[in-house]
Amino acid sequence: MIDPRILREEPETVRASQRARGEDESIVDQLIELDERRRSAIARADSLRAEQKQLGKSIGKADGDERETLLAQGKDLAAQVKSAESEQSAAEESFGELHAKLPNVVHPEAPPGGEDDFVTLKHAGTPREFDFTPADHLDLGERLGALSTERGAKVSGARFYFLTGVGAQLQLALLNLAAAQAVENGFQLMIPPVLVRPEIMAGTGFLGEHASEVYRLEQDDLYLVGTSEVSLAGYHSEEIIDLSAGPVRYAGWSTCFRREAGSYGKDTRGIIRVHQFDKVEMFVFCRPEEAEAEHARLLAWEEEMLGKVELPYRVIDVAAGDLGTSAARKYDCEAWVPTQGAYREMTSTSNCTTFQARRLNTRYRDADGKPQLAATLNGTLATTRWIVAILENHQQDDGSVRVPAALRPYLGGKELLQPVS
RNA sequence: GGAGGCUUCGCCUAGUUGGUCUAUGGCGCCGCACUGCUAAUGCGGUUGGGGUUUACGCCCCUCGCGGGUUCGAAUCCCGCAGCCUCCGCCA
Repeated sequence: MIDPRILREEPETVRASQRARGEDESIVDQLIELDERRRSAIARADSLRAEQKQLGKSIGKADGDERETLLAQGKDLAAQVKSAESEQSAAEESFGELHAKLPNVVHPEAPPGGEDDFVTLKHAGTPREFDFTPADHLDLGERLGALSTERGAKVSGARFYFLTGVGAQLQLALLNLAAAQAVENGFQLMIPPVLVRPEIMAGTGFLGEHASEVYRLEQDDLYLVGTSEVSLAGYHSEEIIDLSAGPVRYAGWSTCFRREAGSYGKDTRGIIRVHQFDKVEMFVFCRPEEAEAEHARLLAWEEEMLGKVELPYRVIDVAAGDLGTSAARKYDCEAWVPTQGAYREMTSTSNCTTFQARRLNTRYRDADGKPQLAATLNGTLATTRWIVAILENHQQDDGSVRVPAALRPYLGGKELLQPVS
């Protein structure tokens, strides 16, 4: 949720943001109107309650006929208060409902437009020239005995897979490398719950437009997280945290679950797009004025990881229309996938400013000791999908795969993954 | 799955015959006074949110959450949640 004061004081900023996202800007005026209705309802109910309290006190002292008269007045007033209160809550509810639908105000420098309107910020490394026809990650993985999508489909359905043997080891190596880097940089490593309550899922902004992406356990009224961002954002909900020593940084290691609704036919081969994968995710709480600098640091840490696994990649400034509900700005790192001849998303870092914290009520005390809303940011350090890029980019003509030096210590020193068949 | 207990303003805590509860006291924290310094002591302040106001201020809500009874609820009633204890079941 955005600050209702911005709606009142700078409605044009919000309209411009909606235009950049390609979304309805009339919502701004509807909200302003509902806000006015809400505030006048509050004022009416407040003053009636004040009157009722005064009267209540005099009833306590009065007796005899006077008391009877006052009691009758009180009864009448109670009815008025009741109706004013129900109008107040109706007004608050209709404002709140629409308010919750309004996405975060985008950063003024984020490129406007849709998915294809991103701006490329940089390229790192160059796609490798192959003197043989490169195999795709599924063929490679099967030959290495590293993964099985067939068994995944048999046991769980489409978009499920087994990581087997060296594949499972490779994923653990990758995630351990990411976790170690995070810890070195002062992050607190966390293994969070992957089932969360509705208010936490809603608080992170995933129950709006993207609700159909989320697995729900109806019997228990819980949601499976699509990223540990959700659990970590909820970690400090309803709290006032200490940010006086700078940003508070967590690295969450978790399995992530996504329904991938509406992606039928896309990326059906291999493990590029799956219902369940593992990820190490950075998550930061900081003061709003620190958020932009922190966003740059998160991006740098993501690039450091991509460098360690020796992948060519580019960094893009994601266009406004392709931002999530909560993000004001987002940078993706996309690694080269040789058999697709394309860059594919490996990491994504978002600056959510105070949008999530406002819903989750996570605050800090400023220099004057006043509670203020914190900013939240997140960014990927490694996921199962990285295996795709690692296998394809480091393959050799005999079907073996070179292990990047940084991963070797986590694979018992192994330099090469060899085909088993 | 069943039974019982607990939940008060950062922490601990008083308050449960409904009305001066505008929530007690202590710790911690902040300010002031006193004082070679520190400590101790004394005085004052210290939940959070919202509405209104140029401002000072005024007002409303907040005793786990949501309803209800009543002119009036921390206090009575109902539902829910969290924590703890016990019983049952179980990897």
